[in-house]
Amino acid sequence: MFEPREEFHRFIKQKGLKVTRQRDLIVDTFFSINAHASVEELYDEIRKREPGIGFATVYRTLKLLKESGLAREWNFGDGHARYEHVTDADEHHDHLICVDCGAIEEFENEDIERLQEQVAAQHGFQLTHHTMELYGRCRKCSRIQRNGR
Amino acid sequence: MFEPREEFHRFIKQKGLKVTRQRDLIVDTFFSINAHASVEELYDEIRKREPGIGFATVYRTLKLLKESGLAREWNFGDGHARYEHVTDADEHHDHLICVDCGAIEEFENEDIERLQEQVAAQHGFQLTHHTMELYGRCRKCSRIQRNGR
DNA sequence: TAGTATATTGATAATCATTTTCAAAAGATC
DNA sequence: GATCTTTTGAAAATGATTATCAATATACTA
Repeated sequence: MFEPREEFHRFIKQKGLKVTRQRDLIVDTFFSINAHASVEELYDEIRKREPGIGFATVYRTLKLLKESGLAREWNFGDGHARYEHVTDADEHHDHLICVDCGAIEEFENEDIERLQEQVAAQHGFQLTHHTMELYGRCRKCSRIQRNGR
Repeated sequence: MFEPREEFHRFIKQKGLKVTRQRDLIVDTFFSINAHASVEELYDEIRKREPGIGFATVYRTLKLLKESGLAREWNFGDGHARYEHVTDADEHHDHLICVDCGAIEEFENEDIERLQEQVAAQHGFQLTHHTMELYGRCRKCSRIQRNGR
């Protein structure tokens, strides 16, 4: 089983930093909510559990989560960074994003990855990473649109 | 031949707006410099030609260029929007970006596009658009790295 | 081509997400 | 428990972009 809080403690101690009540709360909350939450969404949920927490602390802890490899940051163009849980160091995936409801789905496609490597090679690039976001209307929102609702 | 300034005038008039010296200068400069300039880069070049121009005017004109379809805005994750020339309404391409020198190259790949449609369909999405950025080291920067320079 | 209505400009203030600062409080080590 | 750091929360700062506003320029009309 994957224990984010323990992994985080390992990281924190290895860096000579301190385990705090606030950090634990933020990490626990982060992993308990939707995998692509914005800072605001995360902050709101955290305040429900403990109203006194400052948002600077949330930003600071998210930075540590990124550094530790437990979170990955994405920007899908709405000006709000979103953070995703990383539970397996090797996993890689891209995103489908609904332009109506904002739903985010993940996908992996080996063939596309291969073609991307090919394109890069043709241009003399050595790839380090990539982003691919497919925007459109999700199943639910297409249905609603079709039914005129 | 493609005449950006004329196209822009058509757009401006059709919207009941006014042709101005500043707008002309901005449009001309935009099309005379590199195809993925940031606002700052564009603004610097404009000020060389006419120092008095305010950056608000540059932002405003870029918005009009977008609306008119003559420019496309991209965000490659460095917090500076970049603007690309659109000279053909139908063209579509994605980007290769050098993580060392920032060089940006464009590419098109039909096979990837097809697979993206396929992925979307599998997830019940009707695609509207997408972004794909391949980050890596360009030919020149790979060479420099290999040679230890 | 002057008169007038309206849009535009440049300077500056405002936004908005995120970061930094700093004094008070808390965690770790002995 | 004493002490040395680190952390926290509040508030100010930042950096890119947008809005405000009074002065000016453009376009239309006569």
